[in-house]
Amino acid sequence: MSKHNISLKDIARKLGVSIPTVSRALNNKPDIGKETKRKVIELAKALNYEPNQFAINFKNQQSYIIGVIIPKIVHHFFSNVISGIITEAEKSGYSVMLFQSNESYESELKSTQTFKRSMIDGLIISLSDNTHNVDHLKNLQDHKIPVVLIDKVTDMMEASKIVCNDYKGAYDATQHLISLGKRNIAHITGARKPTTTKERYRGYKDALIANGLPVKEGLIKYCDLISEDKGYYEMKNLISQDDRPDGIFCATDPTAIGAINAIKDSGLQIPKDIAVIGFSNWNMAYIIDPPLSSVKQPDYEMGEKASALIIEEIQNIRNEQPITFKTHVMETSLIIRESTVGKKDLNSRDVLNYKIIE
Amino acid sequence: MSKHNISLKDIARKLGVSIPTVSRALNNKPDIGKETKRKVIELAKALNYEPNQFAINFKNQQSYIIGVIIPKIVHHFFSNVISGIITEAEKSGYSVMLFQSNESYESELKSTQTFKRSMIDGLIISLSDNTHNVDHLKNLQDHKIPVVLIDKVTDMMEASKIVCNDYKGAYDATQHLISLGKRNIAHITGARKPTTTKERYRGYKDALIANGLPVKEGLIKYCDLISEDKGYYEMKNLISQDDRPDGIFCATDPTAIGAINAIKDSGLQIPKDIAVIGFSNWNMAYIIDPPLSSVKQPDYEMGEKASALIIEEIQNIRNEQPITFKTHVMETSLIIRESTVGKKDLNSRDVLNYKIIE
DNA sequence: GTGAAAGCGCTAACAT
DNA sequence: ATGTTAGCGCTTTCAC
Repeated sequence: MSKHNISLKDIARKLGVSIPTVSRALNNKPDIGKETKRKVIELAKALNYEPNQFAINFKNQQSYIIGVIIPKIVHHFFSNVISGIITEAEKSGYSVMLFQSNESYESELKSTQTFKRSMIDGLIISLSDNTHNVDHLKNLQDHKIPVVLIDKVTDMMEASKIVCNDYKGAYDATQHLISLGKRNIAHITGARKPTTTKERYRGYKDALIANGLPVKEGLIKYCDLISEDKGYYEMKNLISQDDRPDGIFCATDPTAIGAINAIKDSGLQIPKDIAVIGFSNWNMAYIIDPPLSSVKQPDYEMGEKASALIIEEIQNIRNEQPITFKTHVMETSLIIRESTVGKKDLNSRDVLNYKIIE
Repeated sequence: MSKHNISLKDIARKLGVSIPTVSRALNNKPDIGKETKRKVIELAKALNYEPNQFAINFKNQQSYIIGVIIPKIVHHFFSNVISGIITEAEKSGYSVMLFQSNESYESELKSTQTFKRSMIDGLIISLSDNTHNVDHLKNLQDHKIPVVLIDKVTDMMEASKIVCNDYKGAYDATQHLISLGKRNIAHITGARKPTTTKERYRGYKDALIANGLPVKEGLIKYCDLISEDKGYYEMKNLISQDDRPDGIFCATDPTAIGAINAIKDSGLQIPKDIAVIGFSNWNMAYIIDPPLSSVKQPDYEMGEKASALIIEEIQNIRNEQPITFKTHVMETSLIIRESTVGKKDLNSRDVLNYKIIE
């Protein structure tokens, strides 16, 4: 309708004052006459004045935008992380720009470039499984754009990191199976590269060792692709082995669900013959029959924390304060359902029945 | 490391030429000496020059950012929509800024304000269930920021809209049950407000009518809250009624899953006694036992389309072209699993076994 | 308390 | 083919 958005200049002209005066009035600066201020504010409101943010961002060289790169949005863990990031960012007036790498290094790289166009103030990133080089991230740091790593982190660069205690989560899950009397516990891992996978594997192994149980190579299966199919397949293999396991800890819920189906199809009982526990507590975990015990990650909270951290670093940089990198390790909790303890140890049947052990 | 990012001015000075000359050289403009151009480009590369996007955006009054507001990120349908939006936007060099309304009108309103700070070029929005007023969106349009509505749309404003054919999807689902010989088909709806819910309800009703079946109020249950618990509860009610249904069409998968559990707990057979079909084909649909038949929405494609449309409108506005509003209706497909046809009509047991009917 | 002037980095129009 | 000028909208500095 109006030809152009109205600017300070318009207000100044109509009021017969100068542009800086209008600016001062509208920004609660000192050195402004009470009456002038009133008139300016009044007219601004009447004209529906809105400051041109392009100009302000340009002047401040600041966008109030946080960039986020994650491997996959359609993913229970990550969508919760994002949700936490956005909610926390909004509290401080920051907006979130989202990219997904689809586990591709090239795509991650490209996103980093595109970000430059929007001049993000900081970046939160969960590395793709195929990222073997982090120069693109160091480059951002060199340009005074702070980077916070979340979940899929790396030692190749110095930065603040948010991780959950994958090691302890895996240890607890394995210990849980052992406490139930299981002695021959198998493990299906995730993709080989990510530190998360390695930590879960380490937790599994250490729990066995701590309990004086042998670590058997034959009971450990590698699943680069995280899917029910792969879990089903590997579980079938395990069942057909001479040395059949009596319990299994899967590094992801989807593989655990595949494992459950394989066990059921083989005519074995869960958890009597083989107990199953997964990791991440996907929303499908309690849908499967029997409901799947799992390790819950503090996904949303990790996102919140990452947001708070990046904003802190952004502000420190602006104020020329030194920033110190911190690594935050957040704790998991054990969600116990029927796939490990059976119905007898839980209360009467309910759609959402489980015990939490922190 | 460097005191400041290097600018055209720096290059100009070092080369003893003027700033516009440098600009011309770097932007492939005509009217530039071949040799000068070479030297400029060379130095720019050597100095690692990167244009200041704040300045460019300021000059162009354009951000290359698309705003997206959806009710919930942690949601199978929406996370797929977002994924489609981002992928398509990236192709044209646009970035995506994401907000969630959590089904709150106030939150939606606030996001619209925050967007202004980042000066988005266009907005894609799926309305919250509680949005009863769209002045905030019309306001954007008045500021020449195009708005595209997706999935949760409204008649309160003129804009391009992307919806899926909820009516036909629901009709097909109901017809599917009827074709299986079911005659007393119940329906659990979603929240009352959204047009999507109403369309699904209408599809259900029309399918009954088209087949000469009565529409019975007693078989229709209203579920404002979409949850397994609510589905479980309403299904239990339906089962205890004198007029027990032999099939049920649920407007959402979570309620359908609750319904399945209720039927199983009542000792009835699925699909023999009661067949169940849901809507949206959540990832949990094939996990439940028996696997749930459902109506698949073209979620990712809807996102892609929305992105393409908003970019088209953004560009039309820039070029002072008139924009015409279009409504795109995208078709659903029927995913048939055991909850309606039983095992006999599907191939041998597989984790992911279903038939698709487009 | 207010105005004049300058500048953020870039590009477009005009002049040479 | 290159330089000069001007301006996008805002804020900051310095005079008065």
